[in-house]
Amino acid sequence: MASPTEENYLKALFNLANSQGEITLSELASRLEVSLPTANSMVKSLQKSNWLKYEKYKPLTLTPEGRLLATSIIRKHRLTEMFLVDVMKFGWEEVHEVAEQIEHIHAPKFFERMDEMLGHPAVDPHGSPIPDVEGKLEQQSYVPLSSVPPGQKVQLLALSNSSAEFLEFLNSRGLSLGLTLTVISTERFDQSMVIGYLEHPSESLSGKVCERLLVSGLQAASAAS
Amino acid sequence: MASPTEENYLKALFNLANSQGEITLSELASRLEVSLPTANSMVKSLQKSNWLKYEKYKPLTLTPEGRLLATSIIRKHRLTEMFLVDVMKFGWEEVHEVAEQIEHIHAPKFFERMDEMLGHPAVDPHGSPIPDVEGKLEQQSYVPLSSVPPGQKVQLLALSNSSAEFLEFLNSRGLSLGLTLTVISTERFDQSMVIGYLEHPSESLSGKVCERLLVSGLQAASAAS
DNA sequence: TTATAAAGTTAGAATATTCTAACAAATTTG
DNA sequence: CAAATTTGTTAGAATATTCTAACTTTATAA
Repeated sequence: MASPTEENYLKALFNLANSQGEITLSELASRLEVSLPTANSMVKSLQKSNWLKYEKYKPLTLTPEGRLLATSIIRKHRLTEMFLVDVMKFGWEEVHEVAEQIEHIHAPKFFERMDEMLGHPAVDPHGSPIPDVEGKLEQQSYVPLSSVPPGQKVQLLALSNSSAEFLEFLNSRGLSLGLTLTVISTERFDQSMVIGYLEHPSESLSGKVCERLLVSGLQAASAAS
Repeated sequence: MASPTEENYLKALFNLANSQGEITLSELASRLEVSLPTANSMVKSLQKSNWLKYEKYKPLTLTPEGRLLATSIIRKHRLTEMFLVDVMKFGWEEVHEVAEQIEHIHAPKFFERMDEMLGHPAVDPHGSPIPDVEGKLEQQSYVPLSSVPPGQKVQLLALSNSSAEFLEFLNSRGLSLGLTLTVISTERFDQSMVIGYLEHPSESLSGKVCERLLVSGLQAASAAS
């Protein structure tokens, strides 16, 4: 059985594989904030448990077993976040730290019960998809708000970054998932945008913020020329 | 900050102190199912953290800090059990294992929220008192059903043993906390008792079972002669 | 009250997770 | 392509938690 430490390595490995494709040791080490030798020795031991394929100086690949274990941790994490928000009335900016601990609890029924109580949610409070028990993860096709041209209406559906600071910023602007946003204008100079929603007819959001707001991507082809 | 292992030692130490008074190393070791040298070295390290007073060959004593830490773990454990039963609809025989893990989660708000959702319960699903945040524990004055004379009506309020097997046995007899039990007769031969309650006008329970059923102790003085 | 038993201690070792220092391989770049 | 940089590896050590074996102290009891 995997230790919490090993589970964290597998989770990091899975997330890196999903965003980078190839996983290098140094990416893994910096993601987990451990030294290279530490990551190196852990990688060797993960290989021994058949969760990881590894050859000297080669990129890392999760085995199917490793991937399933990783997604099961991510499933527990995201179900927990949803449970904390929906059932226990936590704010979406408060749940990450707790979920980071609870994801390592070994109690299938505990998480099944959460899932039932929540009505089998598809996404967590930040819009990230919850893997199913087989490890399948709904691929989302959202686009960053920053890529939406003026005049369009889109729905805010997920975030590409869910740090507490960012979430608190969104709270302060009354922004939450599900909102319909109207792009009023884009500032070519600094990529900031003016956005309208609810009681906010014209809120100015920096380029950095707009990149992290993922919205329904209904405008299919936009990269033609 | 205490590791889960240290927290388990403190919990065991607290429980032993409560039932035995004096705590010896070997009691601690056997309670935790570790070897004497293991307990010995851990005791030394708990002392370094000022949770325990320890002198060679002398009995062990928790410091006030150690006691507070121990009760905070027990509080988290019992709140969790109550939460699992009341909110998440687990059976009382299923909650111990999960609570044993969740008690080590560091997230004050998580447990405060449980406490609020449960309406600040005084006891866990097995009738054991939940310590308050200052570490105070309501002393209960229950008596074992085995000490109740025939003819009396008492209320089943707690259990002195909460193993899953015992709880499943109680389930099979329709016994649960809060029930009013009438002692119909006592068998001098084997200490078994015939008890009436609800739809069970005369259920025979072994001496072993009756010892573990704690009931309201309204008959003040019974050890006069 | 000495001998036996029980309880406690020390020493030494194993595993897991981490580190720094030193070195080697691979990649980038002028 | 050769030098510089980045990346990866090995060696050796530290801490936490556990063990067995050997020994000592304390308690029990004939």
